[in-house]
Amino acid sequence: MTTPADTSGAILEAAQAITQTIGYNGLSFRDVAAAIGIKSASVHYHYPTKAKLGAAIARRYTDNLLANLQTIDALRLNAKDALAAYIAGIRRTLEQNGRMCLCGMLAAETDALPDEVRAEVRRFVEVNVDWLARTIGRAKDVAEPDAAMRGHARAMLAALEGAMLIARGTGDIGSFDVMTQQFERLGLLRI
Amino acid sequence: MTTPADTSGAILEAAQAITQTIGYNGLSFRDVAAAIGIKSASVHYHYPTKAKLGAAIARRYTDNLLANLQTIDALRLNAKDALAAYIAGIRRTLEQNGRMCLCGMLAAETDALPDEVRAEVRRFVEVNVDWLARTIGRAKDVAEPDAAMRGHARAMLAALEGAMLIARGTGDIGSFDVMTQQFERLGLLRI
DNA sequence: GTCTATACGGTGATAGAC
DNA sequence: GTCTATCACCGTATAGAC
Repeated sequence: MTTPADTSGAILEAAQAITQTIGYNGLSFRDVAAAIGIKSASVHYHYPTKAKLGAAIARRYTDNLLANLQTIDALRLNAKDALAAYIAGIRRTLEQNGRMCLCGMLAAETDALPDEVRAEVRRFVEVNVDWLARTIGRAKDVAEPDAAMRGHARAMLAALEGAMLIARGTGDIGSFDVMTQQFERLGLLRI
Repeated sequence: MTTPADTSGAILEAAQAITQTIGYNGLSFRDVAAAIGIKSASVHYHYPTKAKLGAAIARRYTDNLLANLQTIDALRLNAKDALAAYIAGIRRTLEQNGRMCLCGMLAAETDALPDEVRAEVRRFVEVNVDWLARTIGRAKDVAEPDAAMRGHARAMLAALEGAMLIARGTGDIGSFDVMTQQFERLGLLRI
């Protein structure tokens, strides 16, 4: 949430906010420039093409997530509390500014994305599934999660992305919590 | 899957296909026209504005869903089999052409939609939740589903939309089945 | 109903001055 | 690094001929 001093950072911040709300197709150099008080030619100086800009925001998004996951791991919580912290992070994204998960948005638009950006979406999913599967494994005292745990992890991620989608799509952000509580009650988020 | 003889129908069919793959922001009069071999001015004759066109495809999509649900109900299946038929319908959408659920796509783009279209997205969610909640109620032999059943229904819909999103976003359509089987195993889809 | 023609703004991208 | 100016194109939308 700190304001970046450097222009490249400010560009990424603005471009990410736009993409999370209006999508990659709705992202424009002019709007990004206007948001931070420069001209679109200057944005092109830092990110020559839209594909590079899109890939850059997605890469940074996943890198930030990795940092957050490492922070959670460093707290040495039990698996259940670690999962709760993970979900709290997602809820923050949604509730603070009514934003969709960046990569959930990009996933919807997958057919409209340059390969560069699509690859970053896949990386995001991988990072989430890896961490969730390891956390599920931790709850069962196994070092290496098996295929079933990875399947469980993928289903968890899908359900949480879907809850964001429906919450935003119905204009009822608060229903995200109701849905995650349902997931919990039904055992999907129980590990 | 029948080819519509009338132009209005052909327009809706083409516009829907484009929106399900590239999104509302990626939908253009020119592309719709080109897909069915007419000019964009002719599309405007049938649907004067993009907002009207978008609302029309979403309304028709939900109407078609309602018809399908009535067909399922007419089969007098038990609740569990009815739910299986419902999920099979979703899988068909995804697997036949790699398309996202139309209203799931629109839900992601909600901030870019005209009010007219957004209202149709909400109606789609309502129709799904109503039917799912009634089906859950049927499994428990209650006439009117309560708030908890509606919550369960909403969570189901969210999870299925999320599974479509992740399956498409990772370029692995087949993983939709794996995820729904996980949902089933974990009890989310068990009624 | 469908066409041609056109208006007018938005879009990604580049050249070149400062 | 940032700007102005410019480009070619695509977008929605309309007027009017057939």
